[in-house]
Amino acid sequence: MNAKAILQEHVARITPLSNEQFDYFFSHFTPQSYKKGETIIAPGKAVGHEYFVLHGCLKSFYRTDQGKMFILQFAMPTWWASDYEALYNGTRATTTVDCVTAAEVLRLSGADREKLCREVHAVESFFRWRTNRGYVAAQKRLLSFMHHDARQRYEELLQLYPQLYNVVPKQLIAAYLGVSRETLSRLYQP
Amino acid sequence: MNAKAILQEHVARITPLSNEQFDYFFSHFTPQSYKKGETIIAPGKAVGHEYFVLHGCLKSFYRTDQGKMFILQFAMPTWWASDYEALYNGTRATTTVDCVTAAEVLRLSGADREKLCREVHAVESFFRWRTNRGYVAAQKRLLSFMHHDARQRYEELLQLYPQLYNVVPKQLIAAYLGVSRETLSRLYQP
DNA sequence: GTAGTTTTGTGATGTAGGTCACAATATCAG
DNA sequence: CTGATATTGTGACCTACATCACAAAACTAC
Repeated sequence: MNAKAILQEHVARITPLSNEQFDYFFSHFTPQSYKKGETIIAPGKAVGHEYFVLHGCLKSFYRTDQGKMFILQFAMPTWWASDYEALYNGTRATTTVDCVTAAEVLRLSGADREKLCREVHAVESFFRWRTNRGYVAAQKRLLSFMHHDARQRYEELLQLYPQLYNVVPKQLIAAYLGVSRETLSRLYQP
Repeated sequence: MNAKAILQEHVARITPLSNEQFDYFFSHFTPQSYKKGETIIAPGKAVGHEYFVLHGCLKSFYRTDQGKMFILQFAMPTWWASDYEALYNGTRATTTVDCVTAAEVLRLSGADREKLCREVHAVESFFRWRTNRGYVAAQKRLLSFMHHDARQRYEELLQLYPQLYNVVPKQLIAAYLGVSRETLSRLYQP
C-alpha cells in the first residue's frame, strides 16, 4: 500500500473526507526517508513539522543532564510524532525524535496544519480527535505510573505494542517503563 | 464577574467568536452548584457532560480496589473537568470527579459539544486547542514522574497551583504527587 | 464550649528498584 | 572471519519511599 492510501485509510477511519478534500490535504505532506538512528528533531532546535509514520519505528524521548533517557512514545506505522509542545508554542525542542529502525514518514508543517484546519473544517475535526486520543492515552499512562509497579507496566507495554518486543533493544523498553535496564532484565524470569 | 463573562473571556483568549456565535455557544451550557464533597461523576456510571469551573475546586481521581486514590487533576476556575475517556467513547466512568470545595460550574453535554463543533468551526478550533494543552501538560507530568523524585514533584506542584496549598488537605496533595501522605509530611522540613 | 471525626506528624521497619562493577553475548564493519 | 562496539545478564550494596502504629492537632457538629 502506498503512502497516500495509508494516510487516507487512517484519516477516513475518523473523518470522512471527499476525494478532492483528501487530495488537497495530502498535497501538503512531504515524504521523507530516514536511516536507523537518524535524528529528526533535536533538543534546542526549532520544530517546524510533525511526522506521520508509514514504515518503521520512531521514538520521542527526553534526555536529562546526567544523560538518562526517558521515552515518551514509540511511533509505529500510522502513528504521529513530533515535539508538540515546541510545535504548538513555537518554542525550541526539549525532546528528541529519532529512528529506532529505518523509517518512512510523511512530514506536515505546523503552519500547513493550521492552514488546513482553517480551510477544511473536517481536517480540524480530525486533528481534534487525534489529539484527544493522545490526551486520554497520556492520562492512562500517568495513572499506570502512579499505581503499577515495573512488572505491571511491562506487561501493559507488551499489550500496547506487541510488535515492539522483537524490534527494539531492551534498554529502550526500560527507558519507556521508567526503570533501569538492570531492573527490567530481572523482571522477566524470577 | 458573571458566568457568561468568565467563559467568554476564557474562550476569547484562544479563539475570537462573534457575540452572536458566543451567545449561541453559551446557550448550551447549564449552571450548576455543588457542595463541598459532592460527587459529580462516579465510576461505573455513564458520563454525559464536561464541566467548566467558575468558582471553587474540583478533583478528578482514580481509586484502586485497595482504596488508594490517585489524583489526575485539580480543576480550578476556568479549567475543565470530566472523565474524557468515558465521555468520548461513550463508556462508563472509570474515574471520579468531585468537589474539593463548594463549586459553581457550567455544564456542557458531550452531544452538544459535538453539535457545536460541527456547526461552528471556531468552536471546534477552540476545543482542539484546549485538548492540545491538556495533552502537552499530561506529557510533561509524565516526564516529571519518570525523572523527578517526590520533593521535586512537590515543588512543581506548588508552581503549577500556588493557590492550592492553603485550600486542600495535604492528603490530596500526596495523592496528586503519587506518594503516601507520610512521605509528603516528611518532605517539607528536613 | 465538648465530643467526635478527620487530618497531620513521627518513629520503626520493610522492600522495590537504583547504582556500580564486571562478565557474557550480540551486532556490525571491514 | 575477526576485531570492535553495543547490548544484555547478574551479583553486591544502597536509598527513596511504603507501610504500620500511634500520638497530636485541627475541624465539625451539636
